[in-house]
Amino acid sequence: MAILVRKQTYLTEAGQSADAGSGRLPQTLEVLSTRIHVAVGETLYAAGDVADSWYRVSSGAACESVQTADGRRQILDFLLPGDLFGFCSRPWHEFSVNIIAEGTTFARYPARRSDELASVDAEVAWVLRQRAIESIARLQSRMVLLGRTNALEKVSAFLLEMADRTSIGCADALVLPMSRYDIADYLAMAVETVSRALTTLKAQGAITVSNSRQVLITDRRALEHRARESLQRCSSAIRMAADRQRRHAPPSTPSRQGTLPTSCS
Amino acid sequence: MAILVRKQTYLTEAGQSADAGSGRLPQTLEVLSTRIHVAVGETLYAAGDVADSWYRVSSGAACESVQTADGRRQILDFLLPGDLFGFCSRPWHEFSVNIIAEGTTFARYPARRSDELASVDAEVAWVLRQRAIESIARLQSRMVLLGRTNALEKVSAFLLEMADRTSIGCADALVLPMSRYDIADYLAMAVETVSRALTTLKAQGAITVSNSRQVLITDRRALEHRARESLQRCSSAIRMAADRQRRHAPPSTPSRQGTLPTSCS
DNA sequence: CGGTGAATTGAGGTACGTCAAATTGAGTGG
DNA sequence: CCACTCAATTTGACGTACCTCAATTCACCG
Repeated sequence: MAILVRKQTYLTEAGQSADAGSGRLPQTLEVLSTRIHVAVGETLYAAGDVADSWYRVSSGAACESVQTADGRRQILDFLLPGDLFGFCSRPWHEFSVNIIAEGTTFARYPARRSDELASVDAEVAWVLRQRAIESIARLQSRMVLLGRTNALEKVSAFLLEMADRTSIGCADALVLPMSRYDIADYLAMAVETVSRALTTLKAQGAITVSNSRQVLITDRRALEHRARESLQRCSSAIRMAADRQRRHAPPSTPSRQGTLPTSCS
Repeated sequence: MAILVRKQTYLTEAGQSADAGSGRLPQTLEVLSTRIHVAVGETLYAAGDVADSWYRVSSGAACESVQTADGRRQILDFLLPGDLFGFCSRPWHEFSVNIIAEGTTFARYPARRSDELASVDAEVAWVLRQRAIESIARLQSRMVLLGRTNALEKVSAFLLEMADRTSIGCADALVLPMSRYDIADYLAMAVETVSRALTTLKAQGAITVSNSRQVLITDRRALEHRARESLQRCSSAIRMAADRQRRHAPPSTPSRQGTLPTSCS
């Protein structure tokens, strides 16, 4: 039915040339960059390291993470080809970047010189600003995900996100570059729960798992249904009414809470 | 002991002139701005509204939030005097902004004209970029908070954050502009759980609550101890070792997990 | 074909959510 | 100044989704 991608398919920027928003950087900035290759399991930089550069993923996959005192890890973001990262408001990095896929390479941009360039080249400044704003939007969406959804919704949303970001040709066949542990730490849940959620989705016919790294989305509608944080997009007036409703009578009329939102598509 | 602030103390930018990072914007940008006043309970804008401006909080307090389909709400951020917000990568807002304190006013910056200014004025461009980067750092920290901490840690971290951001003179006496419901939706937990956590902290002598909106931090050390997501700040080498340790033998040596982190200050 | 780590499955515990009731406290009107 | 109201907050009792611990199973590799 769908084209199954070979296991060792490399993720490269060429693979996702389709998306315009996160496309290439201006040539004036590119010329400042240098290539870096880091092996799987190594870290590009660790929390506390001096932050004197930004980076862009050229190929492969990495993740930005922190470790809490009690040994738990939170993955803040998966870094896939095209992603720009490493900005810091302080002179050191707050988080670590670990490589999770074979053949991961980065372009490194010296922060000082790039910043100077941005102060001269308005296009560069604009692109950087846009990228930052996109990051904020993505982070905010993930915040809703972490806070207000259950296991099944998290995993569904995760699969859809990855399908979006790594799509090689067919957007429904995806090769996950990360382990279950990584997924768990990304979604802030236990590995076992991730596994169980995948099993459930499999049982419901929403996905097919061949290789544990190869997932085929067989019923995108079902996933979207589960994942939809279904953010309300209502006019101000109606939103306000809904807010008041909720604020003033939080648990008294649960049925109305369910019907109100649908009334303002 | 500590100066108790009157209940109706207004939060203004003057109150937090101390922090340099989020200080005033360049004058060239300021002149583009217009004043806006919005009443408590109203929304500045709602999700889906056209995004043609940015905003800065001049006084008062607001929050950025979304509502999920099942009626739950997630507050993405509290907006306090000095905060810049409303950037969008798309032409419409993804989230709503609701006013939560009396006398809340904003400065409104037309996006088009401000953007044009930034393309000419390097300082403006730089400041905006910096602000965006700071936002990212804050969001990432909160992500760890939402994902990897329990109720007590969340509330402790919240109190410390608010003490930081609203500090009027004494940094340990804080007046919360938001309700328990707001706090709950910010930390992604139930109101009841927030209340219980506060009660626990009160019982442990970490805080004193006079007015349910007025909190005095009596044992900052204790709060910090609870809140510390205690991000590991180790050198790359040690971080890597720790990662492997964890990855390859996740639950087998729990005692070593506890001791390892402390060995690399 | 055994060895090894990743992934899955199973069983049981718990922190937090939910529902319900009590308490506080700010307004409001007598 | 004191009852009364109504919402916000707190407290209590109980259920459950997810975490933890433990045991297989699976996939890959020499």
